[in-house]
This record gives sequence, structure tokens and C-alpha cells, in this order.
Amino acid sequence: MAQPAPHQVTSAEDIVLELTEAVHEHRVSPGMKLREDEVGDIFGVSRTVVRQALRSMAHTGLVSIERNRGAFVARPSVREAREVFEARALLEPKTARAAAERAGPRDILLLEEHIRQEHAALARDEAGPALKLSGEFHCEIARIADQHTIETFIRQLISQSSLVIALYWRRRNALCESHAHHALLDAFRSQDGDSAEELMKGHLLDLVSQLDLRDQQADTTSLREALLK
Amino acid sequence: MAQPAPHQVTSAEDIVLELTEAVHEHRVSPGMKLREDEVGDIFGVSRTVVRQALRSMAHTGLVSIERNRGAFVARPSVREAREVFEARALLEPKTARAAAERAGPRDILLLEEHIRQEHAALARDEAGPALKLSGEFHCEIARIADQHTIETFIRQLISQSSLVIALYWRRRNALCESHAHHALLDAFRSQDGDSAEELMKGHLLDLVSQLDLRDQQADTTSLREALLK
DNA sequence: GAGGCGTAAATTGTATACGATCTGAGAAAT
DNA sequence: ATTTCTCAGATCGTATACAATTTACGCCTC
Repeated sequence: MAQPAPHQVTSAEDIVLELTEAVHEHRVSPGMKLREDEVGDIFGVSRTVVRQALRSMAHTGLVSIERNRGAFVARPSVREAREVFEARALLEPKTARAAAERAGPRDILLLEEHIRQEHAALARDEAGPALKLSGEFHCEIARIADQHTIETFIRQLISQSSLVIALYWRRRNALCESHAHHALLDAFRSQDGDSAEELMKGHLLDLVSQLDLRDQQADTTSLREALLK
Repeated sequence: MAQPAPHQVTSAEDIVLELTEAVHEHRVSPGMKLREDEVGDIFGVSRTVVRQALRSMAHTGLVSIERNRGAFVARPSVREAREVFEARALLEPKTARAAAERAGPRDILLLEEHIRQEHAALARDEAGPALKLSGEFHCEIARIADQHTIETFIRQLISQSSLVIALYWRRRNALCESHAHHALLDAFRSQDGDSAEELMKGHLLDLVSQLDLRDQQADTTSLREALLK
């Protein structure tokens, strides 16, 4: 039953990383139950450590914990989905500006390599990994801006965006993405903060426009939530 | 030894609230050690629950946990202090705009009452409670803007600001604060988003300008950090 | 067959136990 | 006197044990 761990992990942080990657790659879906024993068996640790990891992920909004009922991969509501992208709209454009103005040759190379990997994943038709890479591109920009606090927030928002996309994405093509990332890279090359800020703003609007965020309360699991919340 | 809890608490979240309030009111100082069984004795719960609370607070940046060494009230570096206010500068002005445009009579009354309490605390010369209230004013604005995700971020930043102020505040007078809050309230009354945004921007710049953020690496505890980080 | 009801199994919440690591005081060496 | 070493006490990290709660299945009633 308990098949050996992906690679033997020891700490709670390792479990967070494994589970987070699984969410980002859409290998686990919103709403999926995360039983403590089960996760513990998979990674070869006791529930103590699993609980740490799950609570940690609850903090970043990837997991929602319901008392006495357990942990589930979060299911952002339409409203939460909107809020995530509104928060991104406040943080990311200005961060892209700062990053563009600071970016060194080393950063440009990293971003180029990153975009190459995105293309490669898409070429191989691996939607999950492509999506994860696409998110990491945004995190990378925050890192270049050298704003650790903001980077933490953006990471969190990217994570939640991954759930939002799983729930509300219209088409299956993520092709538009790479164009936007390419354009950003150009702005970085010429250290053009203005362009970077505008491009990021537009990119985020583009993403939202591809979502289907009409109110759709009724759902399999949401009855309980509708009555209790 | 173990004197009865402030009020008997049961859950980890209660401990988080108690400790957070203590930090906001500057009853505990940055760097203070938080031993697990000491905290457990105070609140009458086992280490299991205390650890949950401490890890939760580590996530919001109020506590820093060093493996095998324990939890401490966080000591933001000068750099982190700057980053906190740069993040606030990205989030709060636009949030104040949105709040001003949405604010209803009910919200105005709440803010008025809030400012009254701030004054009262200052009049009684209770610097701690006054500071806490001052922070809550900002949180209240985020709440009025009705952006839960952003509110969470702002709460976190306010918490950390509390630590920053404890470490880097120049004067002891927090008088300027209430003027700024009053001006914001006026903007809210007239639903003037533009003013609210500008006032908040200025208010934050004002706050930073009152901090002493010169590099001052050398410190009692920072030697370890300097070598390990 | 549909809908409650009750009890047993499953699952989470909390406390305790035990091993690992760190801290600090005192002795020995330079 | 200073430094280094040693060892006991203190503290943290993880696993396990037990209590509280929820879930699920069978049973009864209609």
C-alpha cells in the first residue's frame, strides 16, 4: 500500500515543497482530501510532521483546514479568485519595474533559460510542468527585484492562482503566456522599468480575462460551506 | 509559578491572539525568547498547542524559529524594516482609495470611534495600547475595502511594523499619527478616493521618515546571525 | 425503496514520552 | 588569566498514546 516516498523526506518543509509542487502541476486538484495518516505513510513520517506541513500550507492558502474534519486542497471561491488577481495587480507591476531596473546579465540569462524550459514543456505537451514554470517566472521577477517580503506575498498569490486556474480556466491553451513573458524579458534586457510595469499590468489583465469568474455558487461540496460560512 | 492565564484559552489561535496583542502593545520586545513549556504553563495547554501557535506566528513574521534553539520574537533587520514599508507603500494607498469609495455611514462611525479610542489612549499616556490601535486603524481600512486577501497581507505588515517601531523609532511621540488618521477619515467622509490614496501614501512616507534606518549591524545577538545567514 | 437513528470504525485534536541537540558551569590545560 | 574540554541540565523535535469528534454502515420504520 505505502509505496516508497518520491525521495525520502525528513522535515515538514520537504512535505510542503512536494505537495506544493503537486498542486502547481495540477497533479492534485482543489477539494482533494489530505488525510494525515495517508500523507504520513507516503512520506514516511508521523502525523506530527504532516500536521506541521498542512498547517503551514493552510497559511499560504493552498490548503484549507476544517476543524475535526481535516485538510483539503483549497477551493478558492470566485470572489477569492478575483481578490488574488487584484492583489497581484497591486504588487506585481511595480515589482516588475523594480526588477527591470535592477536586472543584471546574470538575471537575464536565468530568465532566458526559464522561458526556454517553458517552451520545452509546452512542446512536450506537459501542461502541468508548463504551468508550474509559468508561475515560477513571476516569482523569479520578484526575486530579482530583491524584495523578500513582497516576494513571499507574490509566491503565495501564484500558488493560489494555480488553484484558481485549475478551477476557472476557460481554454486549455496556455500559449499566450509565453508571448507575454518574452515581452517582459525584452523590457528587462533594456532595463526599461516603464515598459516592464505596463507589460506586467497587461499580462495580469490578460490572465484574468481568460478566467470564467461568473458566480456559480452551486457545487458538489459547497453546500456545507454555504450553510456554515 | 504558573499563574492563571489572562483568560483561560483553549486553542492555538487564542495563544496567537494573546501573543500578537502583547507584541503590538510592546509588552514583549523583539528578541525575547518564547520557551515552549513556559508559554504552555502560562496558558494552561501542552507544548503541542504552543508549537502550533508559534509556527503560525513565524509565518506572519512576528516570531522567528531557529531549529533546535527555539522561538523568539522576531527582530527585523534594517533591510527587512525597509521592505515592510515598501510593501505597505504598494498595498495601502490603493486599498485606501477603494475603501474610501466604498465606505458607508456605518464604516465612518466605526472609524470615528476608533480614532476616539486612539486619542483616549494617548491622553492616558498609554503608549502601547495607542500603538496597537493605530495599527488596527490601517487594518480597518483594508477591511472596509472588502479585500480579504489584501487585508491578510496588510495585517501581517502592520504586525511587523510594530516590531520595526519597537526597534527603530526615533522619538517617543506618536502624535503625528492621529492627524494623518483624521485627514484620512475626512477623505472617507466625502468618499474621495484620490485624496485617500494620496493621504495614505504621504502617511506611510511620514512613518518611514520617523524611523532611524541607518545600517547598524553590530548588536548583541546579531553576531550569530551575521555569520550564519 | 426512502428516510432516520444508533452504534462502530475512522479520523482528527491534544497530551505525554523519549531521543537529539543545545547551553552553561566547572575542571583541566596552556 | 584565558582557553578548551567535559558533562549534566535544559530545551527542542518527533513519535506514540489516548480522548473527542466525525463519518459510514446497518437496521428499523414507514
